[in-house]
Amino acid sequence: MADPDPRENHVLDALPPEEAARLFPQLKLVKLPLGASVYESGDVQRFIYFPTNAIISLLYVLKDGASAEIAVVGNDGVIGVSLFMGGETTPSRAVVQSGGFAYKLTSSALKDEFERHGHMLQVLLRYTQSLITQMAQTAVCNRHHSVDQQLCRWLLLSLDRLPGPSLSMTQELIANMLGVRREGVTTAAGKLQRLGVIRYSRGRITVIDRPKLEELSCECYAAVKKETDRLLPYALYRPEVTEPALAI
Amino acid sequence: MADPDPRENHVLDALPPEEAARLFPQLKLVKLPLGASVYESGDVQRFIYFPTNAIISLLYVLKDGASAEIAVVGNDGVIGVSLFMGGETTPSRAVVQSGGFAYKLTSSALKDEFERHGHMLQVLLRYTQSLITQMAQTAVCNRHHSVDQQLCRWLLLSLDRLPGPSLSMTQELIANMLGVRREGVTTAAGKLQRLGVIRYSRGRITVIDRPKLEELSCECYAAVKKETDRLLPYALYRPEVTEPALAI
DNA sequence: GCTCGTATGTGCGATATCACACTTAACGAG
DNA sequence: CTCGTTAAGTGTGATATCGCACATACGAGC
Repeated sequence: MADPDPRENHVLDALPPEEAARLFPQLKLVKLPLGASVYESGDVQRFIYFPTNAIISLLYVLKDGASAEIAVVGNDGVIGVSLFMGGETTPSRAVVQSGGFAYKLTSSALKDEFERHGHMLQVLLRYTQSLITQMAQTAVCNRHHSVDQQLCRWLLLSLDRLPGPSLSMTQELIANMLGVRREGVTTAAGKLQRLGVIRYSRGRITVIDRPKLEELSCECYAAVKKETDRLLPYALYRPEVTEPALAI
Repeated sequence: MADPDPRENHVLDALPPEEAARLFPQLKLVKLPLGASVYESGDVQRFIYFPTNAIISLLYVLKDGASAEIAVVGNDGVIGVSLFMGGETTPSRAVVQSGGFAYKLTSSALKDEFERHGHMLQVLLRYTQSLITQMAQTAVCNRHHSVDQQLCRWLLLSLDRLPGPSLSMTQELIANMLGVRREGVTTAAGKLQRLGVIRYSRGRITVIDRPKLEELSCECYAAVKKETDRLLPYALYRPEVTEPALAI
């Protein structure tokens, strides 16, 4: 099987050709199996990961073991922002929510690239701002919206990062992500199934009526999507694209 | 009255002498009165603000008017991270929670400084990472902790950014920040007063027993404080300080 | 001192989520 | 085909927060 194109990752795809040319040879493809941890809270991060078809959840775990997802990252972004933000570690953990592949780059290769003062840092920072937006929206959503609405939001966020309309995920795991009880997810998912929006059985969820799902979701999904699209439009810094949509 | 020292702001204070020397003359002191808005959702940001004794809340407002605070910024940080993250706007609003002063710098002066490739960007990015931590912790706190605990956390976060033990703030406003009902804050504050931890009347709250307050707070306060201290230790990039605590 | 606006206190029913216990159902391994 | 494991469904009572209505209390200004 041929390796996936690094350009499947939107951050890598945003780079101008000459930067891509010198960076892509240094990328190493890695498999990220379902359930694997990319980093744990407090780990010194040595690599930055650019997912192609994998989806990773950023989770925050409390002392008593309770947790909540603060963001979802797929081929739209990168894992390991603390590498370039300067902290080297973060208090969150990154868990593979949907198995797949990612390209990784060593910390030192990334720093070498920054030394050249190209566009890499700018692209990464713009992505980080969209990540901040997602986290802020999650905070408000946790406060004000029902489990039903949040499940819709969560399904949509995952769906956007997958090729097809179905995902492998038990209700138990979804409950962990949302920071609610498993029974709450069962109830919410039951409603969606009765409405004909999704179908599921034993860890496989298929979305049948996506427009309806968007309708039932809280505004948080659309808000995050809008801001993400604004901050990282397709091929941001690639000159051949006629509308750069940006004055740098 | 003499102008406050820019070094009251921890970010400015972290800069090495030569960078401070060329940057400080360009700072302009501005008064930030209680209740003022520093920026609204979607505003193009033209200045970055370095608070000295003012405290600013970053709020996220939903369509129906419900809101929640996602972070608090005082002399430990800056307002306007989207200026250097590249987004130019953000979907949040910044409201002055405690009146005071801040130094502001124009977007172009900041960009000129970045061109010199000194430490400014690094300091700002490290601060931004601590802001991310605060937002993530807020998201989890909103999900898992009681109003009582969150009130303690909020009081501590504000207290750390004030010179004295008392703050001007009605329960109504606190409720808006936390995204809960005013009555919930009344009840929680009543408990704290009965325990002798705080005293309050008509918009003035005085903390009497801070250790007890920390004890009653959820772990979120300590977690944020620890990470903030780690990311922005006093005088991070000032060479005269013997322990830089950092290998850049 | 009186008055009025605002801050705070309280009570009560509605609702959502939780915690726990248990049942039912699907699938895979032998 | 059967058994064991795991996913999903259900029921009940406890708790927290909400939404609303109203009572009280403080303090600035006349």
